[in-house]
Amino acid sequence: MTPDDVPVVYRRLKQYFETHPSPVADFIATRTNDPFRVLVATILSARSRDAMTLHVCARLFKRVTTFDDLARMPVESLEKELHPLGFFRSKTRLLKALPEAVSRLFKGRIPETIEELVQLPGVGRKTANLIVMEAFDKPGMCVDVHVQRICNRLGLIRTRTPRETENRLRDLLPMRYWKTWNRYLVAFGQTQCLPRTPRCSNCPLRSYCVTGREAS
DNA sequence: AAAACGGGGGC
DNA sequence: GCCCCAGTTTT
Repeated sequence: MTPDDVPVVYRRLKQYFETHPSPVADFIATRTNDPFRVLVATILSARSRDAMTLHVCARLFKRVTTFDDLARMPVESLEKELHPLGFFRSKTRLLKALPEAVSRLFKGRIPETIEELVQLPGVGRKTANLIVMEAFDKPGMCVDVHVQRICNRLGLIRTRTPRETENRLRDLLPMRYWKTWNRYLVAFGQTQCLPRTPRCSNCPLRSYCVTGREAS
């Protein structure tokens, strides 16, 4: 496909999510607007299923909505809350490191730029991009494994680094579409264009796929 | 019993 | 750039 096809791809993804309610899309939507929750949810989502992350976050946010709450919460309680996610000890350690770091580096406020956000422990470019978009409504492009995979399957862009992928993806559409474009790509990769068993039979982008898969 | 669930960080 | 990290839920 060529960059000229991107508006069509965008429209098809938009239609797809209008008719296919996606837990992932809902999940992303629930993170909107509160930087603390976006940050915590994004860190917890690594290597965990989104349905479970959503469940754990819903429970956690009843008790913890600020860095002070987080700092005060006993490690054992936090580990217990995070237990269903797996990797609960490392995730607890990551969350527990945040209050001090945010306080020391940014006077307790979550910063609004990528460059500042990645200074926080446990926050890399993927997480930082997601935070600026979902919490601060600023332009970004979060490239995770799903986005990367879809780009490859569509033959959309072939880049060497995630950083380069971010820029190329943004170049394809006007800025006002970046947020939804990014959400569609992430959600599509988690519900439809799966890594091992993609649901190709009802795929709205089949005509653009270069992998030749038609199974399942 | 095996697979699925990835990003950050150290080097 | 490459490798390591780390436990659950789901099939």
